[in-house]
Amino acid sequence: MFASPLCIEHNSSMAKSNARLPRLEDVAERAGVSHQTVSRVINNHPNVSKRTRERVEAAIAELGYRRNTAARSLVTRRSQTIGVLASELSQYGPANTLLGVEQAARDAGYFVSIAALRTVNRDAIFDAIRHFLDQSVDGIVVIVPHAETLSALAEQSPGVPIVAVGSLGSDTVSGAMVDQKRGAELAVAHLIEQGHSRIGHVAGPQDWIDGVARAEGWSMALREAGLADDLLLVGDWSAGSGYDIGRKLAVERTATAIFVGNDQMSLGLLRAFNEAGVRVPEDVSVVGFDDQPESGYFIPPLTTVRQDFEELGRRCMDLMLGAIENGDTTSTIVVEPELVVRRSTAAPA
Amino acid sequence: MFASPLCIEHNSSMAKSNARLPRLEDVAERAGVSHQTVSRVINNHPNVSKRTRERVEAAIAELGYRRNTAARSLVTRRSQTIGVLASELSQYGPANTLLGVEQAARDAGYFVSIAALRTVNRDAIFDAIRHFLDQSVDGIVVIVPHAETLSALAEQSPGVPIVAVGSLGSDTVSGAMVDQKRGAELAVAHLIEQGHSRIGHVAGPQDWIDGVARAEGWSMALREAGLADDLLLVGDWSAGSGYDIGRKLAVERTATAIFVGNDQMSLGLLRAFNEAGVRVPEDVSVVGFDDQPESGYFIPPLTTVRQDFEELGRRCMDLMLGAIENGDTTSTIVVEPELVVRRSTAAPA
DNA sequence: AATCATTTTGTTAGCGCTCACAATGGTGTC
DNA sequence: GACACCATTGTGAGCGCTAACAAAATGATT
Repeated sequence: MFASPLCIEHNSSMAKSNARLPRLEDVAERAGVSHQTVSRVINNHPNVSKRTRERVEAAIAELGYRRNTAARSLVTRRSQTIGVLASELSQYGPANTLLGVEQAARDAGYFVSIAALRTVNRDAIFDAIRHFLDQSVDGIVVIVPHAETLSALAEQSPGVPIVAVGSLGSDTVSGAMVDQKRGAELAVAHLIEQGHSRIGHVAGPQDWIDGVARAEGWSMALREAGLADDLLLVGDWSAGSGYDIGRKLAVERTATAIFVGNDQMSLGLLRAFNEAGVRVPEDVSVVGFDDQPESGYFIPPLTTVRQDFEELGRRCMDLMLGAIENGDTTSTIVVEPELVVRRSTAAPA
Repeated sequence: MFASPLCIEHNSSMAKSNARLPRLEDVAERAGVSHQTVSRVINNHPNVSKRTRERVEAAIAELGYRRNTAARSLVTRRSQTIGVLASELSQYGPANTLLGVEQAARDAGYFVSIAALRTVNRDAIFDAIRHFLDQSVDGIVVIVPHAETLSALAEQSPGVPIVAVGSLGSDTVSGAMVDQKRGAELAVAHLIEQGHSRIGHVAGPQDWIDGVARAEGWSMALREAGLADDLLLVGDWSAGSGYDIGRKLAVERTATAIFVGNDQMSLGLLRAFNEAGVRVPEDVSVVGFDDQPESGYFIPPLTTVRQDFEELGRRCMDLMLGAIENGDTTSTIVVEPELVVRRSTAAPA
């Protein structure tokens, strides 16, 4: 188990396969310098002469030396690891946010450790945070868009910076979010422009930050236009809930346009309307939210609000790096959404 | 930056906030034993008397002691970390496999580090493996279902166990996979049973293991039934490619049933048929593969082959633990898929 | 040439833990 | 009561690295 070969470097002079991995000391010996000088080279310290640096770098390459992270962490008290606490990772949004975080983190020389929450409650959150602290992560990115999460985080002070995705941040937690209200406004404005005046909303769960924000944006945009905001139905983000609500709406026919909280619920809604003989967009217009890759292939192709989740993730890491390196723990970043018009919206009959 | 408060334990006797974290030695002192005895307690060594163990555990609780992972790793040469190398994480399958891996790993006391591949090529793969080796992970789970990945892995011997998802494994790499051929057979058998005899296939990219396996399963099932396997079209897994192929098929109308390599391409196909006035299932039956949560809300609801990706991920960790603890590096696990019949299939007209 | 400031290099200690081994105590056996 | 035997506990070293300081080499200034 000890002394693994590790011949990933295509090192032609690879012979003593079951010797232990080279250490700083081995490199130093080979380059004819002290171990500390080698340490300076790998840490890019300024005060190393060019000649020495080159000799050391050559020795490092020849031996295929790689720094031992555990030893480094032990003395620096930094793990070069960011913990990502996530739920709903199988969903388009969170998954892509994670991708953005991972990319930015790896580019910045950090490792990314994840903990997925199956059920979101205080205990699970505390458990995951403890897990990360055991690993002594340098920071935690939270992709758990429940309002509850934020309050849970607020009452903790794990001693490392926290960046929460989808929140505005507080005095202890930085936040990065897509401007959900703006997105909802875009959607509603588009419908109003086309001449709709009865515009309903199928919202996401109201214990989700995004669910609330989109509903508020919808309501605000309507009121500003002097229209009624009384047709609000709440789903659970799933296509199934969109379908159930769609069946109801197909019977009632109280609105000529529906703004739906995400694309999956829109899919369910579209099918319910299709089954009931309600034509989209001739009878009812539908706008979604997210712009998943599939949304352009719904029947009909869905007008929706695009969010750049990867960008959001990358920006989170910007905040995180600022927090780790400069101690800025209270910044906020807002990413702008964009309306994508397809064929599920048209002027009312 | 040093000496963080870490008051996650709701430790009422929390006072000396900016003191450094308690060490083994501190616990030992408090419990009146040697540091080694404390080490024995936290590692569950058998030869510790009950009385001593209790005293030590009390001291641990009082001080809120948590073991320092870096120090432990330094001496054990184990990081308690599994690296997950993944691509296409925003897709349903890989994302859920990751979830399964994460759950099983955390349950087994491991940390999960991820590296996502944006583009799949040798360099990117080697890069990610190096990244993991820098972190000295104890094992690597590979969720990159390209044939190329396997050959890249085969020519490496990073010195840690590797489990590849979606492959049968080799002499150096363990594998865990869903029985794709069986899944294809289930789909084709269902169509044959309903009386179809001209059954086409929209395949995934042929440099993907799953793409090839499903196409082979389709072909084999048809030939065993004495039917022609000449209608094969290749997409790229996306809804867009399914749509393009669907438009062609809608014109040609050479088959009464189509087995599609995944649900997303099925979505595109369904829309193309819908646009062209080809009715599903009256004119053409369609079977998908994956059973994503949305598939039951397509128009019409999609008959498809369900794969339990989370289970697959969990089983991967079983293999990994076997490899780490017992050195079994060549096992294979196969998970069985299941046909889910919905309304996109019916007897031909 | 002597002095100082500055750059470059080396030396020592210790981060917190586990391992190997040594030492202690209690029990049973003859 | 002397011995072996086992269970339990303690001691010392060292994993590989970086931080702090000490020393040496270099250059600039008088």
